[in-house]
Amino acid sequence: MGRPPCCNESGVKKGPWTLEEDEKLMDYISKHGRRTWRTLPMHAGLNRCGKSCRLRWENYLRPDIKRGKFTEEEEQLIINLHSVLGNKWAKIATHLPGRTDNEIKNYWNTNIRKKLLQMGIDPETHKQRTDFNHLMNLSQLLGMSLGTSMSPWTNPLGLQADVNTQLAKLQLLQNMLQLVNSTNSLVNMGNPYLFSNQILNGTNTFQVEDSIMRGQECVNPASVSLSQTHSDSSHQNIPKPGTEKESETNHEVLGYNQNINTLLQNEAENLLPALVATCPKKTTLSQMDNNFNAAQKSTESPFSTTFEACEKFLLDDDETNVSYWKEILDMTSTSASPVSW
DNA sequence: AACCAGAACAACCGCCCTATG
DNA sequence: ACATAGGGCGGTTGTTCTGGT
Repeated sequence: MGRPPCCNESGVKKGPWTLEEDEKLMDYISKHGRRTWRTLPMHAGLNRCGKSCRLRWENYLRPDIKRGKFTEEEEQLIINLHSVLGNKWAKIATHLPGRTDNEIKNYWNTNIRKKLLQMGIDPETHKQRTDFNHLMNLSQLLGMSLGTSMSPWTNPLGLQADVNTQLAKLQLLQNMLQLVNSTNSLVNMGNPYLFSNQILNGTNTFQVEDSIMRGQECVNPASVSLSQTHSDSSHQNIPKPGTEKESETNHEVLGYNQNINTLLQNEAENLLPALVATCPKKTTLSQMDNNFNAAQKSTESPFSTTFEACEKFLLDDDETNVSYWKEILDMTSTSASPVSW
């Protein structure tokens, strides 16, 4: 069984298309439209296989293709659609008019994927990475921000920690908390991109996954109406129930929104605080500490004073602060597993 | 100016699904 | 029901571009 490759004929040209070939192909399609790709090259006078012609047309020559850089909106949309659809580039492309699946796939692999990785998010699962390799990466980032990569704890110029330092701290802190939190369900149930996004934005509002898709913002999800989140499917790119036949995408999006609900419910049930989202001030950090300690009362975490330390980490820039980080990072570099924490 | 490394992009490969005879 | 052609899709590779040294 199986099908032989369509382009096994010898003598068929491969490689980059020339202007002349493009013109021939465009000319033929404009006159005759798209017919069977297999016979098209012969009729169009092209020494190419039909498949190659199709790809060239679909990915490059088609008149409705939008060229140029992806906008932030498009990028967000791709991320969110990918979290629902996975590597279904063609499906994702149907939500981005003028963009081809190939273009989106390339953009994902060369840009978005890296960004997510840098933010500590697994681009495959869209979940926060909690492995120690990632923590070590953050450690290095933090080390570089604090001083040199070889000796991160000395800062001879006495420079104030910059924005990157703060970001690295926040993210490292977040990762540590996830490891400490044995239930660990808050972040892992949802798309932590938002968490990281929140950190990068430095805002105290919380943008829920589907809110991004709708271009809306809401407050901390603990106060978001779950039914509202669930029922609102008004985003332009999501098929509206009843307006189209019930599609696979519809099911996927529904499941997606249910995941969001689960995320929100889990957050409400777990007292793992939304670090940056709601707690930019010292007093709030203290409140977080109280909540966290209350939640952890029965489990005697070795990090019972974590939030006191957090306050120092986040609010101080002096050497004392650095020493706190050194301790933490020493732990991450010497620990064999989260259990040993 | 030359070289190199990494990023970005275009194109190909091979598998899979569907339509058709 | 089966075989096969046609086309679609995702993964991968190869080429070109760009920025740094």
